[in-house]
Amino acid sequence: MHVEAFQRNTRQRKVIIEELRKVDTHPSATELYEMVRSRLPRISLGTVYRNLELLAESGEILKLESGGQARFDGNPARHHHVRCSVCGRVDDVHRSIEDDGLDQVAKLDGYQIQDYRLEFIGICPECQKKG
Amino acid sequence: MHVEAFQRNTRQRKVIIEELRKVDTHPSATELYEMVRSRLPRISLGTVYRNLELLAESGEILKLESGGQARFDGNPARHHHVRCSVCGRVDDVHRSIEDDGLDQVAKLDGYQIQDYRLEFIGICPECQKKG
DNA sequence: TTGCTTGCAAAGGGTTTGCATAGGA
DNA sequence: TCCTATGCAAACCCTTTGCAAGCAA
Repeated sequence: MHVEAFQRNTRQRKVIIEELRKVDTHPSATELYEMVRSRLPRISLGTVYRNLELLAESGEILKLESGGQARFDGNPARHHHVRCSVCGRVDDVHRSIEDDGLDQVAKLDGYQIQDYRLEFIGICPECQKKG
Repeated sequence: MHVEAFQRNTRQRKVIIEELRKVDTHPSATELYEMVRSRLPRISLGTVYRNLELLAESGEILKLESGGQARFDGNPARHHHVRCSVCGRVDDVHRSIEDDGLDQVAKLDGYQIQDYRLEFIGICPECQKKG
């Protein structure tokens, strides 16, 4: 994948990404910090934040920003998410909307679906002009 | 619409929703605070936050939470958004995915589309059990 | 008059950042 | 050795909250 952002492979970054890929719970930075600390007790929260930012930029992980604090997903392949409006947990949705249609996807996994949010990310006309 | 959350109709709330409905720029709480202040110079930022929260809960406005700070949308009807990855502006997408398909919708409005995020909101199996 | 809502200011929580040191290449 | 990445702690920013006063009903 894209690794241009990194000039050195540090032990911290290696452990951060390993721990993130072990789970499918979409941990927050603080949660991941605790997970990593069991292997690197002297790591700092700042280092976790810095690496998560770089990893997300380079496309190795996903940063999920809806709902207050950011959560991270070790699986960068396109897939969607369901967030529980009560407890805040985030689960994966592996079906594709293109194949199954929104209605079918929405009914999956035992969730009682209330709504969905679709957001495109791109470059607006003005920013395209500016280069 | 739903107004159960409100017990009194205050001048502050009235002006907040009026100012929000005047624009389609999805202002943040602070931006909206400045807009409202031109009409109510003594309003506090806390009041703006409190009312935006209530208005979003009652369904009168939309709270957009992706990308750091929250932005607000005075149009509560279902529609989607495009966010510029360079300048951060958020525009509306009024076409429906069901009618036009993801690919067509993504090409609209002059944006150079890089990606999209789809998130469902619902109640997870565990929280359903707990009532 | 009643008690919800406001203004004010302080506190809170997540995230970012400056700086000296450590350590990868 | 050279210079990026780290650890630490302070700073930041957005948002929430406690409390006394204000005001809608």
